[in-house]
Amino acid sequence: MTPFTPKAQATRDRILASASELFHVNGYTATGLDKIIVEAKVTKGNFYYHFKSKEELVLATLDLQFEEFSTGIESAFSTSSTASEKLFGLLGQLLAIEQEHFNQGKIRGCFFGNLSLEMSTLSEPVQKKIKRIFSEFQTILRSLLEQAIEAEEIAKDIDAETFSAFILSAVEGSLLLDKTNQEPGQLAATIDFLKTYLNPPRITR
Amino acid sequence: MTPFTPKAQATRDRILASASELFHVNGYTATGLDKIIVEAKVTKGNFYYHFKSKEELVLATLDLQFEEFSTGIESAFSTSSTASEKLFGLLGQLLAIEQEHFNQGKIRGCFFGNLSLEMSTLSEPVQKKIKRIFSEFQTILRSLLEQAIEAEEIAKDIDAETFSAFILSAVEGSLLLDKTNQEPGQLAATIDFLKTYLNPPRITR
DNA sequence: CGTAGCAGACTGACCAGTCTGTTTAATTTA
DNA sequence: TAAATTAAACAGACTGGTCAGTCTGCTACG
Repeated sequence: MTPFTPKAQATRDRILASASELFHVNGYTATGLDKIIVEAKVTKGNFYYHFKSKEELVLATLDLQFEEFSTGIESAFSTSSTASEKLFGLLGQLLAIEQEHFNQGKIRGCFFGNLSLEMSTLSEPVQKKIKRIFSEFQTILRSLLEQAIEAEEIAKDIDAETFSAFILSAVEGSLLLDKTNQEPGQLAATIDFLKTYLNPPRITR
Repeated sequence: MTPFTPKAQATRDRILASASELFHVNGYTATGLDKIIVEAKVTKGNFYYHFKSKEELVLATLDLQFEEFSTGIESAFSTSSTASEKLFGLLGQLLAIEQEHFNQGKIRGCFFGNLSLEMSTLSEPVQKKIKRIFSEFQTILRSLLEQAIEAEEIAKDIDAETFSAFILSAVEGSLLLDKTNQEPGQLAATIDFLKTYLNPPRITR
C-alpha cells in the first residue's frame, strides 16, 4: 500500500506524530503547517512530498489515533476475563489517558470530539471519518454490553444498542467538561455512575 | 451601563445577533469579521466603534446567549408545577432548540460547548466565561434536583451535586454526537434515560 | 544516472485591526 | 427657533502579518 523506503516512512511517521500532538493540544486551525514541520524537523517541500494537503494530513492522524487507541484497549482487554471487566478496563484506559495529559500540564479532551466540533463546517471528509470512528467505538461498547448481558453480569433488560450510545455521549461530554474546567473529575465520576448503574451494589439488608 | 442611543443600540444588537448565529453555525475562527459585518449590515469602522476586538465580541455573544437561554427556561418553568417537571421542561427546551436547528438544515450543537472546544487555547477569558456558564447551568440543575428530592418526587439517595454534573456532561455529549452525526436522536435518548432513571416506572406486577 | 526524497524561497489569499475622514443628531446659544 | 457647535455614530480604504500551498532546484541512494 505504501511503497516507502524505511527512511521516508520514518519521516512520514514523525510528521504524523507531531501533527497528532499539536492538533490534540491546540486544535486544527490554530496549528499552522509551519509549527508542524518545525516540530517534525521537516521542510515544507518534504512535507508536501508526503501529504498533498493539510486535510489529508488530519485524515491520516485520525486513522493513526484510532489505531493506537484500538491497540491500547487490546492490551487492556488481555488482563480482563469478563466482558464487564473489559468494558470498564476500556473506560479506565480513557481515564488514564486524561490523567496523563493532566500530569503533562494540559487536559486535551477527546482527539475525535475536539476535531469534530472544530471542523464540522471545514471538512466533510473529516466529519465523515469521525462519525465512522464514533460508530465503530460504539460497536465495541455494544458488543461488550451484549456479552455482559449474555453472561448475566449485568441486568438483561438493558438495551445494548441504546446504552452503548448513551455511554459514548456521557464519556464525550465528560471529556468536554473536564477540558473546559481544566481539571479532571467528571470522567471519573461518570465512569463511577456507569459502574454502579450496571453493577448495582448487592442489597444487604 | 451602556449609554447608547436607541439607534446605536440597535446596531450593536444586529452585530451581536449576526455574530451569535455565525459563531454557532461555523465556529469562531471560520467566521471572519467581514462575514459578520456584511450579515449585520455594518461597516468595519462602525463595528470597531462598538467592539474593541473580535474577542470582546465573542465574550458579549456568550453573555447574550446565556441570557436568552435563561429567559427561555423561565418561560418553560412557568407552565410547570413540580421541580421534576421543571427539570424536564428545561431539558425539553434544549431538545426543541436542537430540533429547530435540524429543521433549518443544520444541527449546530451547543453554543458554549462548541466554542469551549474550539477556543480552549485561543482565549483564556472566553474559556473562563464558558466555565462559569457551565457552572451556573449546573447550579440550576442541582437546585431542581434538590427540590425534587425534598418533595419526594425522586429517590432521596441521589446526590444532587454529583448527578447534576452528570446530567450536564451527558447533555453536552449528546449534543456533540448529534452534531457529528448531523441527525438528532441521542439528546432525546439521553433525556429519556434520565427520565426513566429518576422516575422509574411503577412496579405493577 | 535516474528517481525518490528533501530543501526552502516565493505567492496569493485572507483576515484582524487601524486610520482618516464624513455624516448625523443632540445640545447650546443668540 | 434657527443657526452654531460638538460629539456620537458611521464609512471604507489600507496595512501588516499569517498561512496553505507551489515551484524550482538540490542530494543521495539504488
